[in-house]
Amino acid sequence: MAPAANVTATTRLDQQELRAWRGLLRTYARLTKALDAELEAAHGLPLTSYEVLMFIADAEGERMRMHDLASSILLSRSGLTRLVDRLERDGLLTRATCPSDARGAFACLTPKGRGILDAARATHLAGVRAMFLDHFTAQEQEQLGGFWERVDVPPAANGA
Amino acid sequence: MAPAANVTATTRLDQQELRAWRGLLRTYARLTKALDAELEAAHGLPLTSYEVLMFIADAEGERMRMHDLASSILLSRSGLTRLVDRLERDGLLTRATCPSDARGAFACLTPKGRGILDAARATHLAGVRAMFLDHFTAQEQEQLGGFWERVDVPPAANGA
DNA sequence: ATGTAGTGGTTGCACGTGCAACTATACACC
DNA sequence: GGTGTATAGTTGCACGTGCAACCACTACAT
Repeated sequence: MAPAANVTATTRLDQQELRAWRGLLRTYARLTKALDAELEAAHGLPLTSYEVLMFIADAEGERMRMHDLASSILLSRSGLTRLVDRLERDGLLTRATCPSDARGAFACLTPKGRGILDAARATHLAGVRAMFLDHFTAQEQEQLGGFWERVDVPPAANGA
Repeated sequence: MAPAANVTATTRLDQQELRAWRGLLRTYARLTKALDAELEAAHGLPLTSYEVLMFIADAEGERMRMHDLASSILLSRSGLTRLVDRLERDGLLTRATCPSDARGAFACLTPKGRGILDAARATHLAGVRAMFLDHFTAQEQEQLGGFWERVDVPPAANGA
């Protein structure tokens, strides 16, 4: 059990660890808040709603299953249900039953939803670039992508 | 109005931009959720509560003003009020009025709070290392820190 | 001293989210 | 065909958070 005198592993983060870690937290918090506010101000669309519309728009036939949608935007199923409720109420998408699986439901983009999304997408992408991507060279972006991939591996296959 | 044929700037993110950006979102979401669950399971302490205790513990006299605390953990003042309410109710910290400014309140760590924090800190730091920091070399951590610094500049001084 | 503006902190309220329980359908096995 | 288990999605409920309004106090002007 007792690790072989590896003291550092159980101690405070050193300066560089701290910068790498808290920087991530800080950056995420600031960016998402700013982008959300921007989107809300320009199109009355919260960031999560935007994400739903975007994933649907980029899917085959401009429609997606609830389950896939939930995992795409990292939201619980119940959370997605309410979110889709709101978007349906606002006429940005509709629900449709799945012919091959009567349990399932599709969320389908409406023309109105598409219109709003197209406008919002321009705003959002400009924001993402201005606040984040433009701070990096193409090579650095590539590198960042690699970093995330390393971290994102599920906690399996850690050994050899 | 019409921008000078700079098409890319208003178009979808390309592959590498996408990986750099969505990777950040994904990594943050997964990490904080996992770390929060871990902390809650091991010590019954949500991540935000942990952050409060940690900042206080590292401050002079193990106490901090509400305002500073709020901005440290990136929470609204009202949010912090309720959070401190909970921590006070659980006996992990107490409020004390500020002698030099009767408006202000200090949040002060209790011995119990210190005990829980010490235990939680070990868990949390191990988690942060295992899930994040250990995926990077010291040099890469340094580089990440630099990346965050670039992004974190407030939206001023953009020109020369 | 008195008034006025500004700051620190708390409260009322509404919103978005997750968990657990529930319904309805699909699929496997006998 | 009938039973049991898993999956898709929705609903009840409670929780954490932000915004705006509010109170208490400070700082500064007159």
